[in-house]
Amino acid sequence: MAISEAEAIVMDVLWRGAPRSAEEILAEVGPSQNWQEGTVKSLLNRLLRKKAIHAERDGRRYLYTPVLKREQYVQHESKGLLDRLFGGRVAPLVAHFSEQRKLSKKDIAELRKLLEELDDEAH
Amino acid sequence: MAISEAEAIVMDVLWRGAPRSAEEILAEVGPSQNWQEGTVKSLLNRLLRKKAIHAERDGRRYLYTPVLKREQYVQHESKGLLDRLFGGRVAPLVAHFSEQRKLSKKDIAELRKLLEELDDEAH
DNA sequence: CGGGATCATTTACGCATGTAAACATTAAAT
DNA sequence: ATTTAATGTTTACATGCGTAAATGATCCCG
Repeated sequence: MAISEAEAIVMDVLWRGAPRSAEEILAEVGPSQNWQEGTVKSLLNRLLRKKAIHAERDGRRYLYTPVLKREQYVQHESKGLLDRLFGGRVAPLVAHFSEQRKLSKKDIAELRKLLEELDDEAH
Repeated sequence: MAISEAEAIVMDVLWRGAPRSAEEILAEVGPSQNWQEGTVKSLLNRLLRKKAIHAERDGRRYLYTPVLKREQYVQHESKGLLDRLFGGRVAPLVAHFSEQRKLSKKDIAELRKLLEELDDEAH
């Protein structure tokens, strides 16, 4: 089953550092998200059901740890978008951002470096 | 309001060519999607409510035309993903695909060309 | 031991989605 | 004019999501 957007926000906290308790997660995400405690608990339970995280008892509470790796999630989401909108090809996606003036100087420099490295790898 | 995945499939047909009748849309998308007529009708109505398409009468039926442009939609979706997963920066996204070996020869060539063009533009 | 405090678990609720069936309208054919 | 075929419009229904309140279980304090 797919991970929803709200759930992904919780995952993000756990990817940044785990294990964490529900309270810690709320503390980190509550302010910006304006979530109540119950909301975080629900999301955690749904993530458990989806086996995206794992919980281990720590005294009276639980500590949660990601099972799903961030890299897997990013991979899944990115590939989905790439396939749906760009025929699975990366260059058109970059071209799109380029047209949209969404390429910063830094992006361009990094892309250039990346391409050089690919060159080298091809010995 | 956002356009759902099923709705986007209908939009895709209209982006490929409009105006089209419900029947034509079904013919184009039904086989691969296994949708019934009612399904397409519902999706069209929701898209109308969301003002993503427009309908004009043509005898007994309607012909549907996109109002939302594909470019707008792509823009919205792409930016969403970029912001959520790559801190809004394009280079990390490309790096991700690179690590994932999702860059074809063709992609690389095109990216190289794109970067050259950006160079030129900066005169 | 009994009553808060602290967590977790269950239940709720409105809205969106995917998927359609049921119903209504209208134009065409008899 | 009545029936039928073609379309559109309304209603439905299960599931997921965002958001949380209600309830249950535990542990510590006095």
